[in-house]
Amino acid sequence: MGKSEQTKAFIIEKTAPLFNSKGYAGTSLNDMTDATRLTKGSIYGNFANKDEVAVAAFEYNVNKIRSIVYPKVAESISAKNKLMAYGEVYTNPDKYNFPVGGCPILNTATEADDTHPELQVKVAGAINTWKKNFIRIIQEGIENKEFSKNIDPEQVAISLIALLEGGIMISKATGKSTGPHIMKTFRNLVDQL
Amino acid sequence: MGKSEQTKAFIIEKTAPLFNSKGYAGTSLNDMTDATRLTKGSIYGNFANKDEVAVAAFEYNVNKIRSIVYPKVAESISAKNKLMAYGEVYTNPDKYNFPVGGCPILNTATEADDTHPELQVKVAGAINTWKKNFIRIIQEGIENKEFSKNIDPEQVAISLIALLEGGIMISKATGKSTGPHIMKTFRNLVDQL
DNA sequence: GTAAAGATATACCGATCGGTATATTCTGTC
DNA sequence: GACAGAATATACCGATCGGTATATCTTTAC
Repeated sequence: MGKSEQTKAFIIEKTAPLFNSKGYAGTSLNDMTDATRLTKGSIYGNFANKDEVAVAAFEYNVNKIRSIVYPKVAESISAKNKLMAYGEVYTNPDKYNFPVGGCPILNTATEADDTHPELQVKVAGAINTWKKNFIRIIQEGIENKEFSKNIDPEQVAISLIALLEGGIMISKATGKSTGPHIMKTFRNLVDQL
Repeated sequence: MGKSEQTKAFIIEKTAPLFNSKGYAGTSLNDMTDATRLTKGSIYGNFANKDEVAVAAFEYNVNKIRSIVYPKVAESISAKNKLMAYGEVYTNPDKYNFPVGGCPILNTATEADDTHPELQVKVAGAINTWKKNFIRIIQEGIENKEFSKNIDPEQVAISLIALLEGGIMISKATGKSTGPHIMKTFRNLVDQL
């Protein structure tokens, strides 16, 4: 990793919590220089513009969650336990080191959907990847006779994602953990499969 | 209604879609004067600052949803149908005239939680009101023997809200309606009560 | 050790930000 | 129709916005 890549990674790492907390429009270049202790020139020597940093920060935050969830999924044997691994992480964000500011998909989706096409595409991609992962796990479960063949994998996938994301939203907005409640319903839904 | 109140109402009505689409930080005074065709002086003669307009716009948007949902709830007789009224509206935002920009609770929650304490309080209040409404309906259902007495009203309330809000988030982020899928799961959960 | 290249800092740009003091226009009263 | 008070518009403020041209410093290659 050359010096430049190192600095790029450093900038992303330091600004990712900013973008995830304050949003794209709410994060200024001053915020970025404060967080990195670098200057504008240094940041713009490594990125073309603010957008490029924001997109990179978003992907960094998404990957941070994946690096928590994917190993837990991999070590789970049954389809049910693979799904529960997602539920466990998303209903206990504080226990695992979730990105500062909460779920980047949720945060970025609500800001970008009407304002920032480039980020919106990234968010849509992240949701789609997640959905596909759920669908694959559910289909495996059906093939293993673990789940009923009468269920609609896409419907279940979307509903489980919605439940987890909505739970995080409520939790952050009210300051009260929704984890146990959401987890109970999540398990309820998975047990029906 | 005096002239001043009329103008205030006009400003709120015209800027509410802005704040709900572009967010608080993303909506500038220029955007506001463009949308209202009024001048800064005119806006600041009726509001102390941008925050005051944003808060009023948020409440306007929340009330817009309530004015859709509450009548539908009122005309429903069973507890189950009262809950389903919420599901029907939130899974078909385009059918009813939902606020431009989507659900203000979702939009404002994700922006304000780390940046705007005043709005955050308003959002928390709106979620709490919603939660209490659900809990009251569920408790009525329990008393009527319509629902089992073994359920946890708060858990159900939070989960249903999370499901609906998450569904809206996914729908707006991906550009694809999640309504039918979310509705199916919503009904599934209500049927279990 | 020196030159070239790469990376970072400095100093500045025009535009826009939220906000305000003042001027002008409108509206109701007598 | 003159006047007063309310409502709106104009013109401006300092600060900050995102971005850039240039200078300085660091590292690498020979």
